[in-house]
Amino acid sequence: MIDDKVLTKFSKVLKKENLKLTHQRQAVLKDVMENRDHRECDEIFDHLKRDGMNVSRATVYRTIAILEKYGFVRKLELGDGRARYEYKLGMGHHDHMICVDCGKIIEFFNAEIEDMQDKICEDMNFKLVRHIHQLFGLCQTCQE
Amino acid sequence: MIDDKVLTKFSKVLKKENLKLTHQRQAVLKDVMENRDHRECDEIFDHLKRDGMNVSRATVYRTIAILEKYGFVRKLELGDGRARYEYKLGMGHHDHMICVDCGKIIEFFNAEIEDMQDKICEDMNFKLVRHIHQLFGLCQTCQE
DNA sequence: ATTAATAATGAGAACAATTCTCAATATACT
DNA sequence: AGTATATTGAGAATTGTTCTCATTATTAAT
Repeated sequence: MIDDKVLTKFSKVLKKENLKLTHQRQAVLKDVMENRDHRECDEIFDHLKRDGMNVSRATVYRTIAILEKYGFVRKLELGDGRARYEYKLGMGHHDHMICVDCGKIIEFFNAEIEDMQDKICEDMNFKLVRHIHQLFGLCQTCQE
Repeated sequence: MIDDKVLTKFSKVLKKENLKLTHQRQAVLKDVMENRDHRECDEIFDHLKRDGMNVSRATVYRTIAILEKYGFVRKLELGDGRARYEYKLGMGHHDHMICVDCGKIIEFFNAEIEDMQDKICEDMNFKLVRHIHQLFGLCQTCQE
């Protein structure tokens, strides 16, 4: 079920970095590809274990770090001390709304805001590398 | 040197919550007022100790939590696992640019972005409570 | 296919920021 | 001043994450 193109890209990345293509690394990649939500490392770990995969927490953390470095996943920090990861390859850029009541994460994208952001940085001679834009509040359901 | 209005407001808040106005709590408030940058609890703690104040790390954390809850300070999470705090009372709202090289924090504000944000939330029937907008990149100095 | 070189793994220890515990102390009503 | 009650400090506990290191798997060369 794992996309061949992605797997090929992953093995290239690993080769370039002198890393080996192990079962565990493939399993983590497969899991984040097939599970397109915003999960913590521990959730990924639990999911793999439940599927009978032989893997350790440490390996999940180590693999996720590689996947993040090479743009396969994006890391989300929501301020609760636990990092979430979402699959990113080929996905359009977006930011997040987070319901403070139920924890639901909604994605949004607004080109004008992105443009303004770039302009602000340009004006201040700041070379933008990445940004975080998170809106915390109550989702429709939780307002009732 | 502590502003009487702020101290009065603080004691009202404490009274309302059945909390007591202790030397330690006043010292923490005084320190964040007189030091208008973005500091970690441990920096505040060290600063107070260096000034000869008798205070514990735990009390600094506890007091900062009260100050945050009542809007005296704002908490910043920059993704490195350590929370920063900035004095907030009477300050205009702003967001942050963070230099990934030297760590410098620059404040910015853009009314149009704020408006768009509100509009997006309105359109999606999301009741906005607070937001984080952080731009990570290289400041002017670090580009040279 | 074997082998040899090298990297990866798992289990649990280590770590760092933060929170908690609880006996001793300070604060604030009366 | 006295009493009830909240606060404090010191260090233990907690939590997400990273590290250690002996054992195992992968890779490249033979």
